[in-house]
Amino acid sequence: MFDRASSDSHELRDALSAAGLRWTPQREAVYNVLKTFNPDHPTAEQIFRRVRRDLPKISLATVYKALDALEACGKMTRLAGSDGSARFDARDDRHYHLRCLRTGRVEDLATPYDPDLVGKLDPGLVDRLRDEGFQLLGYRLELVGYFDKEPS
Amino acid sequence: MFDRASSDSHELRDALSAAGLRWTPQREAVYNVLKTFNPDHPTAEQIFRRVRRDLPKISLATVYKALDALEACGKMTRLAGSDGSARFDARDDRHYHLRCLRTGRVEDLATPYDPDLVGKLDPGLVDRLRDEGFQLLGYRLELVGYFDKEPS
DNA sequence: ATCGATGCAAAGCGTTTGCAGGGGT
DNA sequence: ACCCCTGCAAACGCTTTGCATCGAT
Repeated sequence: MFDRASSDSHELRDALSAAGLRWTPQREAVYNVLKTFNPDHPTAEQIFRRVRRDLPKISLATVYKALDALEACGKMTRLAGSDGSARFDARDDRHYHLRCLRTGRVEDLATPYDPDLVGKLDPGLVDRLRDEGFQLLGYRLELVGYFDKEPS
Repeated sequence: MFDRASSDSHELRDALSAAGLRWTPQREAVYNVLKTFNPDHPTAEQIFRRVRRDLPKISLATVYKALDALEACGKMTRLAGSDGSARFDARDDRHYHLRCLRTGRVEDLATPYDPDLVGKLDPGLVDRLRDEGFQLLGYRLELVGYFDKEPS
């Protein structure tokens, strides 16, 4: 517990090196921003502004490259923003999202992830997909709608 | 049945004018491409190339504006592509999608849409969301994975 | 010494906008 | 006559790339 930050760091080192990538302070800083502000699912620009407080010399290009590295080593996933800009999610457990159609804001949902939702929806679907040449890895569920009012 | 094309056309006219928008041959042509090639969920560029066969003088900007109009009048929805480019879906019934993580290819799923999936997942969630100021309009479910081989 | 990572600037790509001309209501 | 729509070109925003330099192994 008291060692949480450094054990996270080792996790990140290991994941990066397992993917043939190197650990760097920039990647660590980007990862820390994602872990700390994860519920916000920040955009690359927001991550850039946050991480600049720790590493004032970091460039936006490096943030993008760090995000690629984090995605490649499985520590982060990318959410498509309908508005064009991507959002990032470093939670390591599967979960659902709530998306505002007006602002693009994305939040995590507390509802626990059901590993067999697809099976419940259509028993046999997974097998049929496999037979048709589709290797199912998982699913994404998004609840869409409007927030009555936005936070300040 | 034999009147399908023209009744589609009237539907489109009505939907557009209900939204305060005008019917134009360009919008009709874009809509027809979407209806005809819908399972492919084409990108704007692909729609542009298709529709050019009928209207050689159409511009890409007009295609984008037509897509905005079709979305605004409810005849089409926009799918976010993780690669940045959007894909479009003119099916008028709710349904699920299959997405290839490698190529971005999107297909429709035959499995019927369950209007109460959210309620089954977490009874009371809809009410809780409403209390927290979120007006739920619907949900999106995507099965993600890899196609073993791509079609020629 | 090698090889990947950084940071800067420039390019790339999908999409949007400004604007003059055109057409339906 | 009005106002929306088209088509062209230019602008835009997010993301990627080229390249010289840096740093770790």
